[in-house]
Amino acid sequence: MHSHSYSMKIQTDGTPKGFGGSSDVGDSQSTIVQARVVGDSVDEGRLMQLCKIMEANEPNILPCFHRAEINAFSQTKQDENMHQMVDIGREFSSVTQSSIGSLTYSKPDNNRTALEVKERHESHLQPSLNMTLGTPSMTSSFVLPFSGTAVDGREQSKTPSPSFEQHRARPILPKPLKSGLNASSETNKGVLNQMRIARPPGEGRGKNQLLPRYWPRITDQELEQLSGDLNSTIVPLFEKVLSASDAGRIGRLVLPKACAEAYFPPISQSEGLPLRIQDVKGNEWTFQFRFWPNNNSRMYVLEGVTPCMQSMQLQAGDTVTFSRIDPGGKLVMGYRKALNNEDVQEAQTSILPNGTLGETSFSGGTDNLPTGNGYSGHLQTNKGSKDSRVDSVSEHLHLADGDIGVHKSETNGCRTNEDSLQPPVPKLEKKRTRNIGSKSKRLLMHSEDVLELRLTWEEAQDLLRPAPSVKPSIVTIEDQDFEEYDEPPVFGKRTIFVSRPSGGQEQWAQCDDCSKWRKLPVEVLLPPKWTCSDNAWDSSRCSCSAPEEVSLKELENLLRSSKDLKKRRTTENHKTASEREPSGLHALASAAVLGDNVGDSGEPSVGATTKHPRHRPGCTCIVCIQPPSGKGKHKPTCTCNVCMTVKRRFKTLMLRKKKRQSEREAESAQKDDNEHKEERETNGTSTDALSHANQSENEVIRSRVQADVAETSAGQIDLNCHPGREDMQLEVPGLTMMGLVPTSSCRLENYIKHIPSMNMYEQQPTLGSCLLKKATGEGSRDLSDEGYHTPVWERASRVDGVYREPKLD
DNA sequence: ATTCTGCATGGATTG
DNA sequence: AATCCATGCAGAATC
Repeated sequence: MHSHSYSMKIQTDGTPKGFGGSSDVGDSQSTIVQARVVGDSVDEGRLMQLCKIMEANEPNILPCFHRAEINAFSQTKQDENMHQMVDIGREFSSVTQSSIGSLTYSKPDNNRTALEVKERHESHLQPSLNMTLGTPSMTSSFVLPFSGTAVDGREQSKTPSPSFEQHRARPILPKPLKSGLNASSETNKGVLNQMRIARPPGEGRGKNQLLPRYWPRITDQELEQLSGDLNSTIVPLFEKVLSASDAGRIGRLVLPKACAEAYFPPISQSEGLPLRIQDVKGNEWTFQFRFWPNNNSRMYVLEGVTPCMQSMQLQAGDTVTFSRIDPGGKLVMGYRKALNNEDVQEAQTSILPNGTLGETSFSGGTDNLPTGNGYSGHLQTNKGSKDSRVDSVSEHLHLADGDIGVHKSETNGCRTNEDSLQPPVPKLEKKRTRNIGSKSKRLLMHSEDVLELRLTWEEAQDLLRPAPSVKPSIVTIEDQDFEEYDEPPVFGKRTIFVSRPSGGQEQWAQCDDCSKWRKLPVEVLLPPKWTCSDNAWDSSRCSCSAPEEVSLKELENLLRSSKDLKKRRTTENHKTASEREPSGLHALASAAVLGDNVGDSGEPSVGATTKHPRHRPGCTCIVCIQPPSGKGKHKPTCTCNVCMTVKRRFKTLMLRKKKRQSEREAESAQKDDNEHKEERETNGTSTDALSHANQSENEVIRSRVQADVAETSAGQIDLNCHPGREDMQLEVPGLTMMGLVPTSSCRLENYIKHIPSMNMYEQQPTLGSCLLKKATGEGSRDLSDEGYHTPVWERASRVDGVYREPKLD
């Protein structure tokens, strides 16, 4: 292991305001920092080990350090030696070598007091201080054994926010990886190990600044673990969250301009140079580092990264890290996988300059930052920097704040005065949307949003009711009555259905006022707002003052039962979906058949769905909720092509139905009978005599429908099926969507019957209308488009168990 | 027809 | 207004 002392003079210009707790810039102080490079060779094996370690360990935060060398590199050699660079390592190596000496930092940051400077200086000088360059938390985080990381005055000046100051101070903080000079470091180890912080990299060249989002992050733990094994110094340069373009097949990785110009060899020609970069697995890749003219600037890219990306199995949202191994200057490319959607987002948001999501992003992810490290304080210490980027950084550190605080107290003066200079500032309030994600919105959907969407979808099921105050007009087409609604349906109250050990099912609803759960008949449909006073089915519990019917424990069981019910239903649905998924037209046919047998109400059903192609009861797709066209309606006597087609189709369906009806009457009789019994049990809690009376017929119908569906739909794909979707309302195992049609109506009817005050909810047209749309031939078209652009059919529903053709425009 | 290549465009953000 | 950069796009090259 070789140690080298070197000095570098770094010219800092364009120092960002606000960095380092003081917005002042222009400090021309120079600080001499000694940096030691340990090791002179790259140990790939160790790299691998490092990677493994990184992967295995949660990100930790390492003290920030300043990359003087980098600056030196860019500053001193960039224009001279890089042109012919084929092997970056070599080139960089030479640069590094040349930079060895004494580090002189020009500090544009005037705000720093002499004391600060001194402290920093001292801290950097600590031989035992191995500064980890924040490596990306990725698997390939690299440790930076730089003992003596130079405090880049430039960096400080650049870092607009106090948080940065802290970051910078961190390097100073005793976290000796190797020599462990700092006793406090031991004490803090645990805490520090959990901190991952983005370190402001030294400016490579010119006035380009590295945005905080590109700052490499490395954890203390990572450093610690690596420090002992690696003889080489890994200098994290920058990292980038992969965009869709980066990770796509095109094989072009867009490099942040500042990073490219700072850490990659300078190129004067668009063609650029081939760059040899080693990945964490030891593989060496050659990319074309080039640029395109872009406006009056350049756009740097690495071409030919696809194989490497594939090798590392990277995708959009993952983070790639570029580091340099010293001595030698070899470029190393690491990566950090986004563990999940959240991580992806996190990764992206984490680099947000604005840090809007900083806290969340880290808390959620295990990959980048350890959660609960308490950096929040850190964040708060940020002075109101004007640089949003800094803010983001600070927010990044948000969770680790507490750790930082520890550092402060235990770093034995390693801390600079920066802390004091950084009064708490509520930066989190500053919400900005900028982040990498924002630039690739298509890639981003917060997991919460996804969840929300999913829930909404589920909740939408079976909850639609005809819009209040809307009365349908009845249209008769070929003896079939259809309801037409001029308003889209509305959502009703969500309830749960449970199966009783006895086999029966119950529906439970929670009072909007007192939150008590009340048992309801299964066929009941509730309005969006429902309270105990609306409980017309149980006079003893029609007031919020009435005690709950079940104990908490029982309630839990109920909820659990409800969940199980859903689970089972989902499973069954999955199981049978591929077997009997009906096509749109067949579904229509089935629905039509079903329609003849209305009146049965016994099916609690509403929930049992999933058998229907595309649309389900309660479907909220644009088609199902599409208001009627304002252009007029088709009349029953309309003879347009659409109407005629539908009529013909219906005729065919009805004929088929009748034919099958007679054919299956006998064979289904027995099955129906059995089902009838089950149904009665299932609806045992229902007090609706009418529904019971209709059960038998309904079951017969249902079985027929199922048979039809099974017969006609083999292999059909439900294009409207939501993956992983769970219907939320109760289900009746085995009940198909078709069965829901009549059931829904019955439920609604019963609902209306039982809740006179709610009679505004007349009948729900959703499924029927959806099906009818299909029948008109629209089914094959994009539903959305259809809904938006071709509202040919009015909403139609079933009246008296019969689906009628809807009016046509 | 597909992929590659070079550049252009435009949203987001910064100065 | 300037800058960055993710992505789109058109022409060329290749399959």
